[in-house]
Amino acid sequence: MSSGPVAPYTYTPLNLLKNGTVVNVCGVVKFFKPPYLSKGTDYCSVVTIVDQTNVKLTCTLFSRNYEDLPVIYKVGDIVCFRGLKIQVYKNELQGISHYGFASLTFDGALGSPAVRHTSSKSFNFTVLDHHMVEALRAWACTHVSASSTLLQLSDAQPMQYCDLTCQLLGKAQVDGASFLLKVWDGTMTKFPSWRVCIQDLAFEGDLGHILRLQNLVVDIVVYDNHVQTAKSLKIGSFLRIYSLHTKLQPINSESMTSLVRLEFHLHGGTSYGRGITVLPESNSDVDQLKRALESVDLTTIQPSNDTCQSENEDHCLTPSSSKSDLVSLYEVERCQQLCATTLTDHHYLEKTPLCAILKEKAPQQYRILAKLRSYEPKRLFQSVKLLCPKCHSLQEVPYEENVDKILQDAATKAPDSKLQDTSLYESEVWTTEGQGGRQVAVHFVKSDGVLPLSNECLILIEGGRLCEISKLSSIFHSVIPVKSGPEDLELLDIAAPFLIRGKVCHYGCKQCSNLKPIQNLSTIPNKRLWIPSSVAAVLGIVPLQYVFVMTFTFDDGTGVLDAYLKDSEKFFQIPASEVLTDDDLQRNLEKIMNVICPPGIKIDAYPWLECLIKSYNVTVGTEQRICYQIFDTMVAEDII
DNA sequence: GATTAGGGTTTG
Repeated sequence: MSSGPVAPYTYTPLNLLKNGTVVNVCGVVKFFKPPYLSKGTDYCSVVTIVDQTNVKLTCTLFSRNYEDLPVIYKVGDIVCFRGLKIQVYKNELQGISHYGFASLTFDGALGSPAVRHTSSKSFNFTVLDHHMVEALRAWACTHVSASSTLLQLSDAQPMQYCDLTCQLLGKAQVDGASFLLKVWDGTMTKFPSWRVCIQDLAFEGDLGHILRLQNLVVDIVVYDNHVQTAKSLKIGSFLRIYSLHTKLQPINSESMTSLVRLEFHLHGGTSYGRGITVLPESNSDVDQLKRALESVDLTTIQPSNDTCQSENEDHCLTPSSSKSDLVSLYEVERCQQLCATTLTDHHYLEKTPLCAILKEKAPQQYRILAKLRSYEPKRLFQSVKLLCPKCHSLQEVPYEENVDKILQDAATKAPDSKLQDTSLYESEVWTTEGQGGRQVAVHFVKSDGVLPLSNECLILIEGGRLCEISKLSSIFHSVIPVKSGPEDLELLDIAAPFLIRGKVCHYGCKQCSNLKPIQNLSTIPNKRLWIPSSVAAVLGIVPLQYVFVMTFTFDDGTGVLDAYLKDSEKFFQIPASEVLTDDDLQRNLEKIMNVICPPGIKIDAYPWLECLIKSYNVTVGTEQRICYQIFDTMVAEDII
């Protein structure tokens, strides 16, 4: 092969490249730097590709025009280059754009349209190109791992570099070397994110809209060479920001309190492909992003106090001040007075250092000021248990599959027609199709002899599966699974829920319950409320309570002490009964834990927690131990 | 017409 013009439409495999030749190549993108303005006259892009020969080639591409460089959206895209000169640099072959260079790029996903997503004007697409792309796609799906750095804000962890796909909502030049972008992707970060002060800055964007979106909006500061790019971005456009740095920053104050904020920086330079590209509306990831943005329900966003916008001037620092002043301190005044937790009682107690508590006998009550060094379990949903208030036994929340098994077993027996339509309820019976003639009976409980509205109506169900009961519980006030007994309807096994209200299953204690006839429901005075505890009482059930059970390891510098948290909703202000079936509540819980025990930073920067703990004696075998439990304490409103 | 950058994280 000689240098000079190449025969059209032939591609050289990457293992057969020769120094000094000009070739056409095709490959899967392993790495790329989105086009940026070089220090010379041209735009530059660096792209590393690999093909079926498993040989990699790094290409340095220049063009006077931004559009003539390959516009690659992610690692795994497929590119075809024509007019690429091969030369040696640092003892390795490299590609460099030659006169007449042209490129074509494709989405790398198997089965995605064969239509190119970008190309140089001069690139003439042929059948051969199409075959090359299909072959590379097929090879890549088993040989090239997809980009792992693409993520959503809700998955952002501190101290990582990631590629973010988002929509631009606002922008402002901070100073000559830094520029603020306000963006969102429809998800919420698991850490409170920082707020750059925009007071005195020329801000472009709809602040009202941004305020309404609250903490779905994050601030990104881009530096140096990226300022120029940022200036040219249009509000509303869809962006991909590459190698965005997330950093958890402790916000320290003179007082005992410190909190953290998640910062987003796009540092200067182009290392690791740092840069910003505007994604076209036709991009499939934009399509997905748009759907996510449209489905955001603004009514479910928690109101936050941690925004620092122009209307909130007291908390803003001037942009002319240096370094951390860029960050508006989070409710500075309040932080200086408050801990991340507050006491709900016993304010008269003096604080006791942990070292002193560890020397004393139980039982006692203490007020402590300490940091949360660590906690268990780390997987927060594992902290939810069922507690019997009478015998104090703890048990796991039953798995849905096991509950469904009990219901299925009960459904093998047909409803007894003698037990239908009583003074307590009206009944309807259905026979399911294709399920061995399973019969489902629903008994609608009357209130003062008449049927109430469905959302006020308690129903008893025989023969229903869990999925059916779930549907009914979203329509009716509450559902009680029952079976036909010899004389009356009866509750199922005590391992099954005795009442389902909304998404929450209520269970009874095996040891302490003593089941009574269903007809006792008629003795409940107010048949519109159907409070689970009232229903339980007339049916002879001791209801189990949903509780968070966690071990907190406290450290106040004088000692380390493990204390149990056993709490249904007071501490986190999140009902333990609902957290398992509510993603938003789970996210809130995770966020609170990330604030009171922030990962990835030193304990010095953790916030202080003020807690009440009580000590008690426990005998394990022959050994006497002292345990500690948290009480009358809740996380501060600021961080909920 | 040569140069740019030549992958491998800022220190805000």
